Amino acid sequence: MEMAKQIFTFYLRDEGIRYSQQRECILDVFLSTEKHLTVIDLYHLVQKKHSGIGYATVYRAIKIISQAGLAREVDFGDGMLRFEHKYKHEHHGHMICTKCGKFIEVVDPQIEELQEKLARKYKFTPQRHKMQIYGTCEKCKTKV
Amino acid sequence: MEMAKQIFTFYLRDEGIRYSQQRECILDVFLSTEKHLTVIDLYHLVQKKHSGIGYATVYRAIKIISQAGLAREVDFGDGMLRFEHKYKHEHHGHMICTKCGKFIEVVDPQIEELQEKLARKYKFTPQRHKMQIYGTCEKCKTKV
DNA sequence: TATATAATTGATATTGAATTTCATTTGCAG
DNA sequence: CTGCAAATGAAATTCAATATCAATTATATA
Repeated sequence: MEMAKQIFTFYLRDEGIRYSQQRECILDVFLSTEKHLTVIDLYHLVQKKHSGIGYATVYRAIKIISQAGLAREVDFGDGMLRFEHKYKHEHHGHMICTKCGKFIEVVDPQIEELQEKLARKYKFTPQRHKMQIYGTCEKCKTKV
Repeated sequence: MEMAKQIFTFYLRDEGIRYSQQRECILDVFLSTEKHLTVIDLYHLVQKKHSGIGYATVYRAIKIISQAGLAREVDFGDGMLRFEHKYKHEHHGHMICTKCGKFIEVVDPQIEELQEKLARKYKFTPQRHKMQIYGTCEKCKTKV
């Protein structure tokens, strides 16, 4: 946790971005919640601690947190951008149940490697990649 | 081409959806354009043939075309949904240049297989999957 | 430490794609 | 033909993302 906050502090310094209580609070809430949060989710959580913090501030803060490399944007295709932890979290894909909406994070080094090979083949310099597998989870398999 | 139109016709019949000139025109335009079209793109193309067709009709038609299994939604993360051909088009991923926006369709059977293996491992019944690799293409590599 | 000043905040407004509404038109079954 | 439910097109609505702006606040420096 603390390391992540240091990274954030250094990022702010490097970019000439000021410290603020609000941003610290938002970062704390984000770091202590291991979920895929939308901006509104995060806003509601932050509200519980400091009800004065506005939506716009949360929105701007999570953007900075992303830029600092601590969050990653994920898109489950439901019209809302979500943010997940990036620091010390392996790159992974998502397996999303189209019935109940639940998802699993999956990591496969072999796929990662093949993706890089693919990029090389097309003389592409890869920066990041996404992978989503949509389907039905075990529980929903039997449902209609 | 004709086969795709037949699939569409049968889909309409099965679903009890009526025939209409507009829908036929929209399907024709879609099938004859090998691009990743947004709804607005498609609307503009359709306008050239039948200027009376409205945006909402195009929007509704491409949804039906997707449901019929002839189009697939793709999301490049630029805020607009795109549609690409699905019928007789291998499943593929996309390699997207973050500088110029160009993209390449990539197919890798090995990755496909690993994805299925991954799904099996988690007792997931896969329906579809997406893969995007973001990076810089050869031309943009040297640019600042 | 006081002050200048530029970044930040929070309320609100704007944007833009996706989706819905509804009166009119149209396909098609009987 | 006729009735009626589905389809159309224009316009309205929705909603997340983003921008605006006056008031506030962090911080460098005098």
